[in-house]
Amino acid sequence: MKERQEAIKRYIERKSDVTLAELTREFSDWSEMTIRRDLEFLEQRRFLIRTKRGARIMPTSYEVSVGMYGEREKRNCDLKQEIAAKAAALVETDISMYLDAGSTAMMLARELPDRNLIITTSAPNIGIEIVLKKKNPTVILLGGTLQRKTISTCGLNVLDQLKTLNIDTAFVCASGYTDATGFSVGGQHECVLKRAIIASARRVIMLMDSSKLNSILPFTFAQLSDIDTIVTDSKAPESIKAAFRAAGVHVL
Amino acid sequence: MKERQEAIKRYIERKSDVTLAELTREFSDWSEMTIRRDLEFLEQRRFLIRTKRGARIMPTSYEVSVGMYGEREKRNCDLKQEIAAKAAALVETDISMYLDAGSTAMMLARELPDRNLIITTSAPNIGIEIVLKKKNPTVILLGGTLQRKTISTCGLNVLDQLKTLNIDTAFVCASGYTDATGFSVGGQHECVLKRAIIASARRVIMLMDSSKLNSILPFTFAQLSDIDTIVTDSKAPESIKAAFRAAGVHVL
DNA sequence: ACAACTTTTGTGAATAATTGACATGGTCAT
DNA sequence: ATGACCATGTCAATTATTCACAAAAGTTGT
Repeated sequence: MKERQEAIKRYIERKSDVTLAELTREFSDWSEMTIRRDLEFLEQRRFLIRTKRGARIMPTSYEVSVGMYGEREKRNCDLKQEIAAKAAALVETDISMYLDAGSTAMMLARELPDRNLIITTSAPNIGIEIVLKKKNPTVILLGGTLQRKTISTCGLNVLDQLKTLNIDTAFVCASGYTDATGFSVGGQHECVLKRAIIASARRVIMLMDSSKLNSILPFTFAQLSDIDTIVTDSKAPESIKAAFRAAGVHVL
Repeated sequence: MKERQEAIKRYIERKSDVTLAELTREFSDWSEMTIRRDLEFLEQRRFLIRTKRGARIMPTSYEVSVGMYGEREKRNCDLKQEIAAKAAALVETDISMYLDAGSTAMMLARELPDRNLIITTSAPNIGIEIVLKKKNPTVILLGGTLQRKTISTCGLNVLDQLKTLNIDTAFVCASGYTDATGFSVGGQHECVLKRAIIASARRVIMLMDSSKLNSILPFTFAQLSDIDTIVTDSKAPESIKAAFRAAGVHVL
């Protein structure tokens, strides 16, 4: 496969859905026809499917998440992308890591290096994404009841499952944070799971885009003292970042 | 949503990928323009995406499986569809059932009634499919290592997980069968899982299309005496069906 | 280094698909 | 019955896609 085709593939993987016009703008060194042919090529290898109106998307479990919470996936896409890229840089080889459910975690999954990793997750769609796209990581799915809203599992016996699993680094997502309430989420089950993960992981890295700062959700699962690092985006107010640092948390 | 739109949706859900020409032929009572408008309508509700060349597909976890073992999903599609429809008729309300991994099981998942069911499965893509498309069933995913080839989990502690789970009816797929060797599959892990399921379920229903009869795979997981019912397609030779019946197995 | 050949890319015409404006016919409340 | 409203169909205008071929770039053997 050519350099250009790889680039187009990567571009579409990021954007998920692009128009031909967009691509010809992006890859203006080549003609529309060439890009068309590349798309045909990529379609044959099942990397994407061509849609009408020049637009096309690539179909994997991405669609699974989009299918349900649709717009949310795209909202703040750039912020999440930034966070995912920064977080991926923290991943070492041969690490045993936990990856949370959620769209930010999905983006991190895509940015992950294709190396020997043990990735435990409660999000089956993220697990599938990794297994389909990368050759080297081992994915361990936590079992339990599959939640409709979050597409993540939660089981009464999560604790048992975690008992024999030694997680080095846990990447955890939060839906809200305030100084007073700590990190919170909307679901009770998620809350229990995150707590268990945080308790057992050696290092906890929180992923949270700036839109979630200063909002409160029903269930608090962690305080600043529970985490080691927080990865956020460039729009996060300096004041909050300073407060994080003051609490001894690394901020990226 | 209109009757016709529902029908188009169902049709596309079955075929996964159709051309406009195909649809106008199928729904010849209406004009192309109407069908076009319906597709636009359905696209807006995220039931499908429109592709070029009039062709369109609907994107959910279907893609997940196709993405990987591609052609296999489509091979013998009609046979598997027939089996899935017959098997779905065996599902009662409020049942606790197990659904195996595999393309036949995926089709059964699509045919399942949207009722109160507890569905345990080792195939996360099937679980997601159910949860996204149906409102009522509860899906329980078995945890474990996610296998790249089969997109199913297998864990050392499956037995523990099954211990607290009472499965009434298990729908199990086999990749091969001969009188001498019984039901067999290609993977050792699958084999162990299937055995455990069969041992714990009250009723075992085997799903196997006729192309798999008289073929042998490395690992045998069951004999005729272990199962209650076998669902196969109309191309299955009468002689084998007779042998099944002679062994006290119901054949559908 | 050169010619012969293959592969890739660009161009524009030919073809096909999609859209949009408008006409028709049906339903329903007034 | 009348007009508003909706679903549907028709056809023309627009736009996208393909096809055929030429130009350019890269490959190979001498």
